[in-house]
Amino acid sequence: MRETDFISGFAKGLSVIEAFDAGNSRLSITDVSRITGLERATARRCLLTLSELGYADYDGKFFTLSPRILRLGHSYLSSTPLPRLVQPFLDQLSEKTGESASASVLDGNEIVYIARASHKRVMSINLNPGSRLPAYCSSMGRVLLAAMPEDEAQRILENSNRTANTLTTKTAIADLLDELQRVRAQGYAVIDQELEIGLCSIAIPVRNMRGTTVAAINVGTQAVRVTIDEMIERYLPIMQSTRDTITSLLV
Amino acid sequence: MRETDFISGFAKGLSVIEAFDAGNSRLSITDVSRITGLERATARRCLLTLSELGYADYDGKFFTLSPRILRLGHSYLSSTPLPRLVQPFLDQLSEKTGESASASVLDGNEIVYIARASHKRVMSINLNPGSRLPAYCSSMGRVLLAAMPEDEAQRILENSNRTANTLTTKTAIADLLDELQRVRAQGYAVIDQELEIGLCSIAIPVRNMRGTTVAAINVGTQAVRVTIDEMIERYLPIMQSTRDTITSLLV
DNA sequence: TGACTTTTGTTCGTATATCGCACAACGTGT
DNA sequence: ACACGTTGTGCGATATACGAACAAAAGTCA
Repeated sequence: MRETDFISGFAKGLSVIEAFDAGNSRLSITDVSRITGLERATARRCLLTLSELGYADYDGKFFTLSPRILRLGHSYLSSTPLPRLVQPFLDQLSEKTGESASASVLDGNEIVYIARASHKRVMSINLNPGSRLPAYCSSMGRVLLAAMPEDEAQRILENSNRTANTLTTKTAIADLLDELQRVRAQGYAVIDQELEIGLCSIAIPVRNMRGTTVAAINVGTQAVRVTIDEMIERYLPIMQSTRDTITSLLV
Repeated sequence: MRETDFISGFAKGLSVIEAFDAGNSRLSITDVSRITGLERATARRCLLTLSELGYADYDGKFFTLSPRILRLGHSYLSSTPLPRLVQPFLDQLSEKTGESASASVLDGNEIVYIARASHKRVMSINLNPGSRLPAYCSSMGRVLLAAMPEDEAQRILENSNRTANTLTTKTAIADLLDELQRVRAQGYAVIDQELEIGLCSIAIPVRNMRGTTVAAINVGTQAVRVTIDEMIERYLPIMQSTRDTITSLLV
């Protein structure tokens, strides 16, 4: 790609949108300039553009994102076939297991939920399509990392901020690589309260007909309700049969 | 705003993202140029920029959005206090009523879901935060339209593509304005299979302490399970009490 | 309160990057 | 080989970004 094929104004604008997050809902021009590293004048122009287009609101002092921004993320969910394809199967899976079922793909160090059938709230945080979790300590993350070349997976693990969320969280690269090896061999990943105390989940890869892993699906539950072994015994076969149906629909 | 405070390259880039939707997941440069009305050279630069930043993938012929795009919409959901604030109350509401509960705001002619506790699939389409429905034929849409000045609501109704989804769908402006009047008077809106056959819902406005309507919440169910009157009798009081709690938390 | 400092927002001229057009190159199917 | 549709490129005209200077608030302290 040539230098001139890159629209830096567009890139800067996108970085301004991403400047808004959990702790930053109301931002002044200076705030945005600090967060993004853009010149104040440039940040201001990006913000005014967003506001002019209805993607942001401006009260003369602070900017906030407006719900119109959701169109952008929704472009992905509605245009990509996979989320729409897997949703009904997740509904079935959730129905049959009596637990929450989800599908996700990898984006950098994180898994991104692309569809979900939530049965009952089991986690402290709420998960929806678009939600993100670190890959290294989630069952679907392990499955997706296991599906890629080992050196690439290792690079991602090294770039991850590997926090020990609980006492059982694996954080050492060597341990995680071992675990990936195991996941590859057995064809599924199990997380036993590594992300949050009381939370267990099991995930398997979804491959297309060519054998490329395109997503992961999982079933999550509360540790008190079922043991890991029961989870493998009861849920894994149902998940695999669901997965096979999905695969048969993927080119 | 001055002419020079508007970054047209940014605006064009955003329109390129929105070009991707349900029927358009894999787009060539020419496709995007046709859909957006941009010059081919410009569309190409926008797409290459998206791809360079990891927001899109390019196979040399077609562009597809990548899950990274979801960060943009998620900026809104995670940064805006309202969605995070209402979620636990929707969970409670869903628990108490045994039905799905949602919250939404208005964006143009459409309502946008900002949070949802889905109990069991009742609709043919799947709803998530970010999902959109036409305002004129949804219970939350009616409530939100009723909360605004009548002439503005009328303008929105006139700009809406008012399709008769079912035999009971109100589509005439006069009927809809009458209905808004009723909603204003009684403080809630009821939809009896106007959006989809077999689907009923009831919605009420959520106001902040200053009395401004900031969102709507609803409970939706299958028509066979409960009559409209039962819905009003059983769900409305619970919804109102939930709403009052939410209001007390809003500045 | 009032003078001073610090921070924030806005404006402006200029260097530079982007736009849109016209043309070239490529690929595909007849 | 030809016509057609699509993608890539060079160039002049134009719009944008930068940095600094200016204006306006917002603190700060006696």
